[in-house]
Amino acid sequence: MARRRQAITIKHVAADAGVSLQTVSRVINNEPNVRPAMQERVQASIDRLGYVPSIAAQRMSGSRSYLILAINDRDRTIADWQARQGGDWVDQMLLGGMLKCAEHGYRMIFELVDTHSDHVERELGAAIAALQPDGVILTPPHSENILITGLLAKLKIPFARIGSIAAGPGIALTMDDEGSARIATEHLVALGHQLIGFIAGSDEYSLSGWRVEGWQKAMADAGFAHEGLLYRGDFGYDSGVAAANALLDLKDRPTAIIASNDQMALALLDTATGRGLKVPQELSIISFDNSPLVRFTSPQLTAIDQPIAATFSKAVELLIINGSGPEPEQPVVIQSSLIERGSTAQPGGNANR
Amino acid sequence: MARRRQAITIKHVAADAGVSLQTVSRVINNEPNVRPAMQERVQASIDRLGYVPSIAAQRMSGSRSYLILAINDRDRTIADWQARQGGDWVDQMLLGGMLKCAEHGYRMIFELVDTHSDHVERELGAAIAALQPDGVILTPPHSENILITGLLAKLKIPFARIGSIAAGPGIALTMDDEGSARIATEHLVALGHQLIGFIAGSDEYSLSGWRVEGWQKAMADAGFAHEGLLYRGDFGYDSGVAAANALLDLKDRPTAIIASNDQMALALLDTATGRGLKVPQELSIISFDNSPLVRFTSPQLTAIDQPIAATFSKAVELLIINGSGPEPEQPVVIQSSLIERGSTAQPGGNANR
DNA sequence: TTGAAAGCGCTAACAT
DNA sequence: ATGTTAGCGCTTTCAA
Repeated sequence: MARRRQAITIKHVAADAGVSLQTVSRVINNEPNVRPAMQERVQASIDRLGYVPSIAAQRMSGSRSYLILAINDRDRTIADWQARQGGDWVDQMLLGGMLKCAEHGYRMIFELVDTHSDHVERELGAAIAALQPDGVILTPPHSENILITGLLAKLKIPFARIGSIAAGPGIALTMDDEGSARIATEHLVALGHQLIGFIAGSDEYSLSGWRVEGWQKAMADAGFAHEGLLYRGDFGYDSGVAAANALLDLKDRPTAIIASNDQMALALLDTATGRGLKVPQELSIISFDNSPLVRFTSPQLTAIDQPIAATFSKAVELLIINGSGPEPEQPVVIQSSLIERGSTAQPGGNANR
Repeated sequence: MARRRQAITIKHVAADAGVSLQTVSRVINNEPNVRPAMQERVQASIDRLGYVPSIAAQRMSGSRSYLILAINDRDRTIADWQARQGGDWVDQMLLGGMLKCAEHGYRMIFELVDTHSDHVERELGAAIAALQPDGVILTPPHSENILITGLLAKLKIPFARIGSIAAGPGIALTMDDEGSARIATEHLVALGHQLIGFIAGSDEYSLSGWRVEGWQKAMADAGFAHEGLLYRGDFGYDSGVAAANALLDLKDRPTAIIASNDQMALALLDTATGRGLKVPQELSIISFDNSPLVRFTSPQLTAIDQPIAATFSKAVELLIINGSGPEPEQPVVIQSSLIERGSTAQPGGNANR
């Protein structure tokens, strides 16, 4: 490996501008106590020489690393990538996170960490020791893993927990899971549905529970029973099929079903169609996530859009702006929305769109 | 920002093991001239303390950064992410690149760089100065941008050019575009098609041209004319519709059409279906990319699978193993394959699957 | 085979 | 408002 040195360093700039290193450093970091004339002269040298500070050196000298680390569960992420099933969670997180980082001169680094491993701490610790990020963004199920949040708190690294509302260290952010399920349910109620089934996601994610609660409360508010209308899947297609069959086998078959993610909604659609049920005429479906695949089904699925990009954008912003300052007391809620498409209609009736 | 120092440094390890810093360094880097007993003792301390070297410090002292930088065209990538159309190029590149990096103790950093900007060099130069990667992976259209390849060569940073076969600095890798188009064409010929149309991609990518050549040569080899059967799109849906209409309006309408990517194939399918043509009975379609969406169309699309993950994996491997050693003389070819699904059949005949 | 010294590029702390 | 000094954690000389 060729020993490669920085081409243009702060020394070159200092020499070129005829000032001390420190002054250049002050200009780079927009620090006070630099006269405008001086600042201009140094900036001119910087521009002329095309100087860019080395983040390694910056980090070394005890300043920031300008790195935000976003971590996902390894197994699940790799499985999703390999399955190529049309989900775009990672893309949306990069979209929201990278762009916001860039606005602030930061970079976002994406890493995979194994949740189930007994050495999560070692694995995450290694990433942190190696990269020394200024902030970390956790996604489910990491965001509720005490080994992880505890380590981060101990290391005093600011971090965001996406999909978590628990109190404790770190900035909690949610996409309003309970409210979203409520909105979906209310939409169906407004269409005239009374028997509204629900396919829940894996217990490993507490957002699964929040979605169930939103549905249950909305049902209760509308004066309908929800007992016996809940089946649990694991976010995978097969579990969706099982849940769909269970719900469609009920003596009082639901006229509408909400699925906790797109894969299970797709499974539901396939299962219903396979049984000869017409969607949405005989069964309305609302899905969660709004990943690309929902626009390729027939009919296209009405879905709760999970604002993943907006949530990461917000997380980055809070991490950078707020730094290691006081964390928000309450979870930050990013509003989601219902996207109406062709899979919802009045019970036994016409498509509503 | 709290001044955060490395928790465990090489000093702690040295003290713990009762040796010099240098000896610890030698162990970390697997250098020779360390007695097994010594190596074991030091390794024991490392493990016990949970020591992980800081890449910032490693980079500072002139060694590697253990970072591989992969860059994509900014505008196109963001547009794809926002459109949420079911492509998974980025996911596949992360899958192949990140996992291979991890195998070697490296990390892959993904960045967006604007091709069309007049300051590509500044933008890329900044990323390189800031991160000091040990290698860079270029994707189209960056991989053929002389401003970029020239800069990298000048900086003596090893780099890979994906989707490029030109001679010159950097390791060239392709997914066998010409061969893939040939395979697709031959598959249709074998089914009995003679009038096989082709929808090309944007001229900005030379792989568009290679695909056209593969089709033309295969047609010539089979003894069929290709004149008048070629229309050019820009890889977008709308351009696919235009090309599809042009081809389907021909007096001698093709019985099969190959589209240079999934979006255009989808446009073709929609257009054909809209005209009342039955796919595959009246029109066979083969698509390029094999992104998730091809399994959500009806019928599912027969497609050339682009081995994106495998290509990135190979690029990373060559970059890390080979380092700044001699580059391969010939472009590295990663074999692609035809995935048969429901959109191809004998002309006027039955589905072949 | 091991250790000591010097320095990478930058910033914090302390002058001036 | 600007400059000087010391040191971050590591690796590369060079010495023993």
